[in-house]
Amino acid sequence: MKNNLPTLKEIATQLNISISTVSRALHDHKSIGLRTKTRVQELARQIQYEPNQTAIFFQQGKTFTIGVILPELSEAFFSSAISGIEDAAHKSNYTVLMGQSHDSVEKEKQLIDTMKKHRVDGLLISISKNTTNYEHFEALQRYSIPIVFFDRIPKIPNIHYVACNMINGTVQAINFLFAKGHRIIGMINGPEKLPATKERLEGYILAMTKSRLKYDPSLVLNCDLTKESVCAATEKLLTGKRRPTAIVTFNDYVALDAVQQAQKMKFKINKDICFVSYANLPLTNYTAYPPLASVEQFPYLQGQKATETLIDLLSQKNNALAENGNAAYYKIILESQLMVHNK
Amino acid sequence: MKNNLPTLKEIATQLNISISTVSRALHDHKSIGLRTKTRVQELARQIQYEPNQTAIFFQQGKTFTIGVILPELSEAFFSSAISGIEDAAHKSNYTVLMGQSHDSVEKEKQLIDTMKKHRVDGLLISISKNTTNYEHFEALQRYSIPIVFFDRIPKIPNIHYVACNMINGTVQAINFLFAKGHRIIGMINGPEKLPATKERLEGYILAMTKSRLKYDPSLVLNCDLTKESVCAATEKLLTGKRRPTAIVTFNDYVALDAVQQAQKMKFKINKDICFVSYANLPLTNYTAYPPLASVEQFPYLQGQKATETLIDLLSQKNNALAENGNAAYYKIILESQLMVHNK
DNA sequence: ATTTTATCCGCAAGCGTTTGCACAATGTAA
DNA sequence: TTACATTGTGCAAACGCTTGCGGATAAAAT
Repeated sequence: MKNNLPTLKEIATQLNISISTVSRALHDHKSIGLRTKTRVQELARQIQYEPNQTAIFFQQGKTFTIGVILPELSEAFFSSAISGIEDAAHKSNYTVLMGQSHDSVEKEKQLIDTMKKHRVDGLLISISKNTTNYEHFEALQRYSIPIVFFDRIPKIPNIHYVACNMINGTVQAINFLFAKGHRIIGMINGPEKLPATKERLEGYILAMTKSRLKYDPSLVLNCDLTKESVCAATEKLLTGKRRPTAIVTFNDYVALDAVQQAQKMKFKINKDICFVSYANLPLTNYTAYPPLASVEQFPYLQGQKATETLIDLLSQKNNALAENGNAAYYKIILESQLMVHNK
Repeated sequence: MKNNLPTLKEIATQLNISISTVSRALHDHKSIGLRTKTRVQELARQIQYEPNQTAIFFQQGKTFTIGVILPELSEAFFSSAISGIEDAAHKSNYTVLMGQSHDSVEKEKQLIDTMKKHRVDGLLISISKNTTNYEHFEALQRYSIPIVFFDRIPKIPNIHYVACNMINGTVQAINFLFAKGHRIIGMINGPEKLPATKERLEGYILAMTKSRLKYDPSLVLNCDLTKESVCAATEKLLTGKRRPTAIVTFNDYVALDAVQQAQKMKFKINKDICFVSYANLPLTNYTAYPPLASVEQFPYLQGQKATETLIDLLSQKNNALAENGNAAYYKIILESQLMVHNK
């Protein structure tokens, strides 16, 4: 039951030439005569020779595999991102070794370990929600496995990353609401520590002050993304003394929960209260009251860009000009963009 | 910039013993004395030795990698399935090489080719919607790369597969509606050729006749899953001479489109017309009128089972008892189950 | 004292490829 | 004729690891 696949050696013995000649012939090496070249290629095709990649990987110390670690594939953002990753990877003949951390730090470490063992050439990571310690990433330096982070970026210096700037989109969202006549605009933001949360807040403050609406902190609430906390925040906003006529929510899921809560409180959606959100998920097409608009974060593009820069990094490494310590770090930032839903 | 990672050789020379002794010491081989064993392990830990897996893969002719080819990760079914796959794989120390066919036959072939090149130990495949030719699967025999199909199964004999039987769930769905008093029950089914479509129909007919409601073919319409065709089918059903009071739809997305269409036609959902569906997607929680119930197909479980049988197959292969041609084929069938949504 | 038996260890082959180097043969310029 | 490219080919090492086999040493049995 052995894998008796054809090897270079077989071709060589059958043709009575040396293995190296066969190898070179198949690679179209110039130093091989045309006659032997065709003879070899002919036979190779005939017996369906295919090089043993594992041997090549080993010999070249390169696997043409990139590892991807992300929190949760069932989130539309990430499943879209991985499509971008895959497409970009395949275009350069890389394959994708995938793993989900499910937002567990432990799992994340394990995954990094497996990826390391499998000698992936590079790594694409979107860190878990709970990761605060970054040693396991830094340990990879030793193996000279480059990492490109995307979307969820650790807060350490000297890393490559691709992210989407939420400030701009947030400003657009506020302006959109302002143009529609809203003057009291609330926000249900995400967990306080998340950079994503901070960026949204920053954009909010920026836009509000620019619009000469003063920034009222009581209109900005944090939630932990659970349905309960979203409902609580919604209720608090809608019963506060300054009742907003529009609310910007951390993402589409939050928006949907908030809508439900508002309805339960007998508010008329899009009349008494409007919602604008982030993510632009397709599912919002099916809901009774989708947010009026969503800030798009371009996950596919993020995945694609991240992969491209990683592959770029990898080819640089090959050119061995990485000797100098003045390594430059890629910081690629896409601009988010408000997508208004046509009703 | 070479990868100067520690190797067995280094340990060997530093300790003035042979490479083979080091290897055995690290594997706790009984023929190595306790003293040298500890010395070796000590040093190994100290210099952070880690075996070069690519070398091992090559040497052992095994990569501990399983390839997964599926149509579309952004479909909740598959992102859930891959979680099951991942979890089961990791449990047995396998990793997952992933690729999406996006329902393109060409892409599917390419992916199989890459997987083959990467010498995955085995393959998990859910075939693309458009695959009718199965040669590219059979070509894998030559490499003795076992395949386990899941959910979307090709119609060829002698394959391993894991699937979910829709008949039972469909019967449950019809019975559920019957119990609620519905007597005229329509169906918006999927593309005619799909096995999934046929199973649903079979269950429908079975349940209807068992309930002594005669099977009326004009109540069963096919659609190609696009919004337009769903709406057309819905309209046709709701304007037909025998107007159904309940409709079973091919999946939740179809249900949502159908609901929209019915609303547009001024039908009161859950009053004039009820919906029951398949898939049980979480998003239905957020919609105004989710289907009353959904037939669950247990994607996570399917993925898990498929992986387990594949790994089982792989270990059998190792035991080299595959000599005999009387190979048995795994046909694992899960039963679908109706999940009634609590309102 | 001699043979047997553990116990411990090293040699070397092999996995399939790539590639620097040397060598042979042929042709070309001095 | 001699020297020198040019072209075509093979040798052998290297990548890092596993493993069958045989050899050494020491302890135990005869």
